[in-house]
Amino acid sequence: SVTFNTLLKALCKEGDMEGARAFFEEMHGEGIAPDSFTYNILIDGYMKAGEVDHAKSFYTEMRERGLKPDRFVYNILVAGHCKFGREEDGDQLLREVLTMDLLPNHPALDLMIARFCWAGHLDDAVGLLWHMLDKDGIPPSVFAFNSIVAGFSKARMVDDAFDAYRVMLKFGLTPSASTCGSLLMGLCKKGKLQEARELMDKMIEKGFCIGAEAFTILIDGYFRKGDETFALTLWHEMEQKGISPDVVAFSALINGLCKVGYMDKAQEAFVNMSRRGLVPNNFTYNSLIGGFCKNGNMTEALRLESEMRKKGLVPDIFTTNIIIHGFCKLQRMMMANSIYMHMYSSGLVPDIVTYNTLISAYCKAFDMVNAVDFVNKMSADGCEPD
RNA sequence: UUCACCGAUUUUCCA
Repeated sequence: SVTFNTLLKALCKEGDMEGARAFFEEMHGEGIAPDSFTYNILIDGYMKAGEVDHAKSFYTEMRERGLKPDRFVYNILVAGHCKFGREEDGDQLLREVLTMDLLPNHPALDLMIARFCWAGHLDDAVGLLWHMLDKDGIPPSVFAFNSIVAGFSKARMVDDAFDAYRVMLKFGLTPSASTCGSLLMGLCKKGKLQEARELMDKMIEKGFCIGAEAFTILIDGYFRKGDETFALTLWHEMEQKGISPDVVAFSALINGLCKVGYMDKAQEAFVNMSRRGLVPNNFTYNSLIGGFCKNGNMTEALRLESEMRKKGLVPDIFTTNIIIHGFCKLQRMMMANSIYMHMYSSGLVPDIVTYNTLISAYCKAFDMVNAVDFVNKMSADGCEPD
C-alpha cells in the first residue's frame, strides 16, 4: 500500500485528479485497503486543485470507514479552507477540530491558529486560542501567540494584538523577536511612536529579543513621522547597546536621511556601512539615488546607477522609476523618455508607476499629445489606467 | 502526505 500511496501522490502532484481517482478505484479492485495516508494524499490533491467539495466528500468517506482523522488531514483541510473556503465550512471544521480533544500545545493546533491568521480569519484563530486556554494546564506555544499578535498588528488592530501579548506574558512565555517586531510595527503604523518606544524599552528590560530589526522599525517610524532627530538618537542608542546595524538598518537610515534632504549624512552612512563590511543592495542604492533625484542632482543619480552595475547589481524597476521621476520633475522629458525606451533593452517592463509618472509630467507640461500617447502605450505592457 | 510569517526603496502639490 506504500507503493500505491507513492504513485497516488505523483498523480496528485501533477494535478491529474481524474487519474488519481481512477487509480484509487483500482486500488479498491485489487483489494488493497486505503489507509489514512491514502486519504490525506487525495484530500490534499483535491484541495490544491480547488475542488473543496470533492476533498470534503473523501474526508467524510474516510471517517465512515472508521479511519481516525489525524493532525495532517486537519492541516490540509484548514489550509484549503483558508484558500477557498466558505464561512459554513469553516465553522464546521472548527467544531470538528475542537472535538478532537488535542492537548492545548499540540503542534496541529498551533499551525491551525497560524493558518487562520494568515488567511485573515482572525476570529477563528482567537476562537481556537480561547479553546486552548480553557483547557488549563499547558499553555499554547509562542508560535500560536506569535501568529495572533502578528495578525492583529497587520490588521491595524493593535489593541487586540496587545491583549494577546499580555495573555502570553501571563503564561510566562517569552515573545520571540518577531512577536516583538509585529507589535512594534503595529504601533508605528498607527503613528503611536511614543508607545512603541516605551514598549521597546520594557522589552529590552525584560531581556526579550530586541535587535537591529526592532530598532529599524522604530527608526523608520520616526523618520516617517518627520522626527529625524529622534530617529538618529535611536540609531546611536542602538549602537551603544552593542547592536550592530545590518544592511536593512543602514538602508532605512539612508532612506530616512535622503527623504529629509540630508544628503551628506546619507553619503556618510553609505561609506560607513561599506567600511563595516556590509554590502549595499538595491534598496540602499535606490534610496540614495532617490535622494539625489529629489535634489535635482541627476548627474550623481546616474553615476550611482552605473556604480550599481559595476558592483554586479542589477538596477530594477524601482531604480528606473526613481530616475524617470527625477527627470520628470525637472521637466527634462527627452531624458525621461530615453530612459523609458532603454528599459526594454535591459529587460525591464514599464509598470503602472512608470506610466503614471510620465503621463502626469506630460500633463503638467501641457503636452497632451504625448500624454495621450503614453496612455495608449500602457495596454501593450499589460497596464490599465488606474 | 500538510510548514508559515517577520524590519528598508519608486508615481499621484490636492485628495
